[in-house]
Amino acid sequence: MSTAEETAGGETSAWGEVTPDAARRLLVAAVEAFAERGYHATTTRDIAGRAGMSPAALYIHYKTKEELLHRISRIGHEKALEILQTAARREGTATERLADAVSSFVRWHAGGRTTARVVQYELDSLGPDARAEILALRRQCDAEVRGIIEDGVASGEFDVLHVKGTTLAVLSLCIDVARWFTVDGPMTPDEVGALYADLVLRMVGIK
Amino acid sequence: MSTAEETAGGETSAWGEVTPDAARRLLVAAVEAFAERGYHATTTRDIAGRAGMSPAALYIHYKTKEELLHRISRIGHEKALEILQTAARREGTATERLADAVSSFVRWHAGGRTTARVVQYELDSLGPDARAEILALRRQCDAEVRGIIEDGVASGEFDVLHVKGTTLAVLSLCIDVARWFTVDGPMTPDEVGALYADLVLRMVGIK
DNA sequence: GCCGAAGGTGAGCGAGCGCTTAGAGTGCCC
DNA sequence: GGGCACTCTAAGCGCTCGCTCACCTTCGGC
Repeated sequence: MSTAEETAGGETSAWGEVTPDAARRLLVAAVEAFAERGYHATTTRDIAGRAGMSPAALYIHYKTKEELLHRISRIGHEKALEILQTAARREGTATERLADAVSSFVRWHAGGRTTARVVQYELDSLGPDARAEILALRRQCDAEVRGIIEDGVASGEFDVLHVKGTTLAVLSLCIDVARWFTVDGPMTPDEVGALYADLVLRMVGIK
Repeated sequence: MSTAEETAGGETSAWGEVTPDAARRLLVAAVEAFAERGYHATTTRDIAGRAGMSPAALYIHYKTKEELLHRISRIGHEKALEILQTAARREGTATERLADAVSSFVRWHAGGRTTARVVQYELDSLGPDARAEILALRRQCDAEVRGIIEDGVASGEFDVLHVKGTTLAVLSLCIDVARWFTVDGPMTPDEVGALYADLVLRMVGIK
């Protein structure tokens, strides 16, 4: 696995599956623009310009501007879910699996924060149908983390008063990394991942 | 002090200082609209309509749409800072002060989530000058929390590996409440406040 | 009872928006 | 080498945006 996704300009690693080439360039351009200015403040002319194309070219590959956001959201959420599932289903104690889940989930939000920002904060700009589809993926993410915590409680590794609320807090802590993290800051994605794994293990009252 | 700010429709408690009456109505209308749809997706016609006025009336009291966001942001951040300062400067151990700070800060983000959403998530829509002013207030919030944590470490109450990173995580956890909290959810603002105070005390390794 | 200031309206301007259309360039199959 | 599918562009349509302007109403002071 590649060790890091890059910040704006790179960060293309996750979009390899998108074809043809022009459609992928438009998608990457849209991710950068949405992350910088937000969905509603981004114009289709801006997206096309970043991809080196005329405004009309966008509509050959995507029906609407919203379809771009929808595609980005779905691919991003699928990636996030995959990260959590990989950690949740590996061998090991609940403690090890929770630490793994948090550190890799945080690394993704910090290293790929351009993508993560769009995925996590532009959800409300989707129409009802697309929004519902993405929310279903989000509930699956929630279930993966809750599962690990429940395992830890059952095995006696964790001491948690309120499983649902704690699950929410853990996910919330990880997701908010996309809001504040910057490459100019004092910490690397790996360092934030390690710190947060420690903090979360404390939150679940590991012995 | 009043126990709670209400959700959309109410939540006017904090805006008492804004005069004249029409200017306050416009400001409250703008908070609701920005929280629901975001700054860029909100039109001046929508704001004026919610306040029961014609679109032109907005420009008697505010120079631009951005000035509305600026005013809302400043008042909101001042309120947030005041909450943290009150908790940080009261009598008591670092443990008591941190628990107080977190629970009241979280209650504000949950109970007044309409306001808090705008304050915390629409910052990027401000111009450079206004943005810099708000960021200064934000750094003061950070300093208040870091101060309490440093006190706890000095007194031996807390066991923290990384003070700056932990401060960031604590604030991040509280702020993100504004993103996910809803009145239809299973928890009240008071319950979230109490749960989060407990989680944060665990994060700082209270003995 | 007249006046000026303050607060409000209806109509509408220029600009930029998302998106469409007519047609041009390019490569591939037969 | 002619036809066709695919990709892209220049031009621009219809609309809504933030904001302005000419004018109207209300009301306290004298």
